[in-house]
Amino acid sequence: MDETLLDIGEVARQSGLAPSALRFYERKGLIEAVGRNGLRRTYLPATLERLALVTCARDAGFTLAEIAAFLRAGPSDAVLREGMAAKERAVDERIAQLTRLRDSLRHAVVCDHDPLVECPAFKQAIRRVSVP
Amino acid sequence: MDETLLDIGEVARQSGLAPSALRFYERKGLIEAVGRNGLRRTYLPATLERLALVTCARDAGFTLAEIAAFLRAGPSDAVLREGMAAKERAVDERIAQLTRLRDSLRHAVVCDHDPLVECPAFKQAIRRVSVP
DNA sequence: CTCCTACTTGAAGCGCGGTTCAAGTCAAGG
DNA sequence: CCTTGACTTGAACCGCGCTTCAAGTAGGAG
Repeated sequence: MDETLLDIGEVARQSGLAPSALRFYERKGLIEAVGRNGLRRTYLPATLERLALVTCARDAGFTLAEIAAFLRAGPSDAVLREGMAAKERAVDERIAQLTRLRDSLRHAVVCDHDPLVECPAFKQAIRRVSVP
Repeated sequence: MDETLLDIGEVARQSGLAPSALRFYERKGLIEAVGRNGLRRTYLPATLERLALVTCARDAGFTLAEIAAFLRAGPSDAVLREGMAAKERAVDERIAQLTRLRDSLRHAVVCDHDPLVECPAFKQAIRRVSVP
């Protein structure tokens, strides 16, 4: 066996993901095992990088299906870059929305109104969050 | 019947939420009907404001359970404001994370590397997203 | 050789945030 | 009166992102 191959337990430990999650990702087409050691899946070390990418994208709110599509976009980078540009715009919008929300919360924390829900500034701020 | 009361269909139309969602929210303790017109729930107009608040918080990534807890915190504003301050910090962190992600995507779109996944700057950027 | 351990599988289950369904009920209109 | 149409209910179902379970199996230790 190639010494550089990692079995599923090793990948689980190093990636911080559960083995069940790794198998789940495989079913979803996010990663692939290169072979087996007995029944145990073995992975290329590069899989760890791929998992970092997956985790990052997932944390960012991408669905696993979206991520799989990205990864499958394959070496034809044009599609990939186009998708990424679209996602950049989406993330930008999300940041703007969360920023408005944070500003509303910031006001809420220092606002004198009681009950807070009746504060005109708060009400207006809340409305701005979803409808900029 | 008080002319100012709205029945569920009216609230659904004005809030943009499905009647099923309104009933679901009621089970979760997010809203309350003040009475019935026949079988139809009737709501105070203030319910629309409350729903705007709920929608906003939900869009911001709060769970319905969290929102319900917030709303139940009741007139004792101290708890509410404390919770909001905590959420402001959480939202701020999320904004920072998304900002790092957007920067990675921004680089990815203009990066010359092929395959992109091998670009050192991209790899480093990806790592920074989840582990600032 | 046997035994232990760490994996393997498919299937079922969970929490979230709802929607959809079948069957029933009410108010208003003709 | 009876019909129509918008609601009512509880229960089932959905997609997501997994975890958990029971039953089975391979590799290595003794």
